[in-house]
Amino acid sequence: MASRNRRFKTAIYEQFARIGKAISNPSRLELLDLLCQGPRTVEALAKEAGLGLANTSQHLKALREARLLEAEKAGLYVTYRLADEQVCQFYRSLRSLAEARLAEVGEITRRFLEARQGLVPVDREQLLAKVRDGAVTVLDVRPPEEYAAGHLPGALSVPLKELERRLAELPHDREIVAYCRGPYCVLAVEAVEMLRGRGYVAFRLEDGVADWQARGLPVVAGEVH
Amino acid sequence: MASRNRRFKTAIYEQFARIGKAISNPSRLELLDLLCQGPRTVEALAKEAGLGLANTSQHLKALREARLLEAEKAGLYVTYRLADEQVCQFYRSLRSLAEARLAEVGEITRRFLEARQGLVPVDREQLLAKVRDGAVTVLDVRPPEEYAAGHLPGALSVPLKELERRLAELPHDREIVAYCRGPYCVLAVEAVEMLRGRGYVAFRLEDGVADWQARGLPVVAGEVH
DNA sequence: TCAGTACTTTAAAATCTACTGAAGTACTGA
DNA sequence: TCAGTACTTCAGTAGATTTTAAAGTACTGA
Repeated sequence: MASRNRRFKTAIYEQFARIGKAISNPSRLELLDLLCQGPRTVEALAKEAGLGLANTSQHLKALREARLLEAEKAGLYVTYRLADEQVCQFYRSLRSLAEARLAEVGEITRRFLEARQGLVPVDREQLLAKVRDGAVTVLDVRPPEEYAAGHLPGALSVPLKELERRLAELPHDREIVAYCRGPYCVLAVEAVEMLRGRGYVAFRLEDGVADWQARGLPVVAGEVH
Repeated sequence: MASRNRRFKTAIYEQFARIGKAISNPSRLELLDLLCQGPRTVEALAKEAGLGLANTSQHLKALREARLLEAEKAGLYVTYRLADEQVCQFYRSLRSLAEARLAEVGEITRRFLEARQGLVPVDREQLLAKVRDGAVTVLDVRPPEEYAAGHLPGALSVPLKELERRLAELPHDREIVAYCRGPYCVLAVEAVEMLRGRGYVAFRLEDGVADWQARGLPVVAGEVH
């Protein structure tokens, strides 16, 4: 009887550990983070995460076997996506636990930003208020597919790669707020550095779309206008 | 420049993976679950989880290195506890993701309860309403230390081991609701089986104290009255 | 039908993990 | 001071994981 209880518990915790194992590897976490932005093909994920193709495929398989992802084949391409919105929520709760408990996370981030001539974070609430009021030009510097999958209302899609040659579109007399995938994505950091170099008053919003949404704020989907 | 970005991302995801690795093992998850009920010594944890002492100590060390636990030495005993309330929340969100995504969890639970002559779950809301209204006798069948660390208001502490010889304390003319550590703890299952065998009308509340608390409902701490 | 593309699978090496028993440490009470 | 207790650390082994290159599969368009 006691041993039947033990078998039950062991079986249950083994199931829970399937999810734990899935998120126990840095590369898989990066893939999960990317997929929180929207669906992607294997190649796109591999390139973005700096991994080999075979390796990426195997990590995606592991995530799919933990039921965190779903895959869909269309022609030559296999598109992976989160199996459920709850997966992104869970990833965000892991991230926030790591931020709260692991001093190293803050330390690494601080050092990285310092090395980039003091891109000090601005008061978040104040920035968010400006964004909400439309008092600033909001730039989504992610690739266009991610913008299409969901973006902040009123945000302009200017992927980092195009920013330099599309500077003319940006008014010089308004502050600019750039955002990307979240606090550990560097696209907005680079955008702000570049804009400041050109004389703009530019800030970085640390939140990504998923964070914005998690705060219960509106998110718009659709192509570039 | 691009390689500095890569190093930053790698370093960050490695940190996140520390937490993932900590929860990637069934035994560590069971220990975490137990510690959600309150602080424990190494021996108590080893015994409850059915692990060797050296093994338990090493798992606890791993959890502590991921900053999920804290340890305090008092005399001969080392008491481990959650480093933060957020750790329990995170564990609960892992559990709920596993329940939502892994059909096996429901399947294993269903089979286990079926084998125990159909301890079918009762409508949860209805049960919770009765508990809140005090229309039933509520039994906390966990060990007394866990009751002391926090219990449902109005609950009687009757550890499973004492239940048989303390039956006289239970009114025959009222329904009884027993709870323990949560949906995958078997103490309440055994209590209800026993009570039904003695002619009581008894039900099992799947929620544990942490779940109750997570619903924003009151929890009381303190010794047995 | 055939070359080319996107992806998956296999195989093998290097590295990590989990568990056990034995030894070691730190504290208590006699 | 000494035996005993609670816990940690060490060493060794069995097994799992991660990564790479190479082979295999499934689809497209010519």
